[in-house]
Amino acid sequence: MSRPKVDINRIFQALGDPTRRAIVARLSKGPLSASRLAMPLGVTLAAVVQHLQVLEESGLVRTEKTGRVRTCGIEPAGLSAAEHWIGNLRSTWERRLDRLGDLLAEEDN
Amino acid sequence: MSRPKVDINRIFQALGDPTRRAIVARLSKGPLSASRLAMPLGVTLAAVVQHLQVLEESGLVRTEKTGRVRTCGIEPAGLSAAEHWIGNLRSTWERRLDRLGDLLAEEDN
DNA sequence: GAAACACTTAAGCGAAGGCTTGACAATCAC
DNA sequence: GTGATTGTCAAGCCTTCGCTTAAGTGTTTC
Repeated sequence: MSRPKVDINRIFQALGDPTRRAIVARLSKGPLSASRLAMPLGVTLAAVVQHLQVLEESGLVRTEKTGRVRTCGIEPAGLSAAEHWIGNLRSTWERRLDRLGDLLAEEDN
Repeated sequence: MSRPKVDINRIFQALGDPTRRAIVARLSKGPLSASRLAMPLGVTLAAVVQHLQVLEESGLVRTEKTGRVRTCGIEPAGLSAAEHWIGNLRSTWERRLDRLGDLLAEEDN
């Protein structure tokens, strides 16, 4: 299988950097090589490779090297994990609000 | 109105720190004072207050001081913003996959 | 084989981040 | 008022981060 590890801690840390979010955003539209990824970002290729390492370790991005070019793409499980973490939190919060609403309604008797 | 500003950049940066995510997670179950928030975290009250400042500036948390106690609670708009950012990305990616599927299906003639 | 290409690796730098301590303010309980 | 509680502010410390430069490695092109 070799499913990539998804690490919520690293995922949010990875998404905390604007350059890395830009990388993820561009990759969501289709896979790209590292150097193509670097072009519009205003940083060195070396910097991009460092970001890619962080993104890959977090489980947000998957890369594969064929020949001399490293192709990078989105790993959807990573985005799902982040989305779920936030979603769970929100639903907890909303459930709490509902209970509060019920309490207030009871007091209206 | 005075709706709190929601800043995607700051939101993800804020969620990148595990201590701050722990704070947000606990607040999702109900509001707490700063010192109560600090107790199980293994850090100083001063540190917690610094985290709260970051969280409030990002729009994830709202705090209010009455008397000598500062009460902190979730600002749901912040969580929504983060969730949507990720959700949009994922749907872009899935749409792309669909188009790819269509192309492959066409070639199957 | 030589040259261009697409990274990779290592070293280092400056800035930002997370934390602590310690001194200070404000409020509550008695 | 006294003392405890709750938080605020300012330094400072040490680490991590994002980035660059520079030198190397493997690939493709000619």
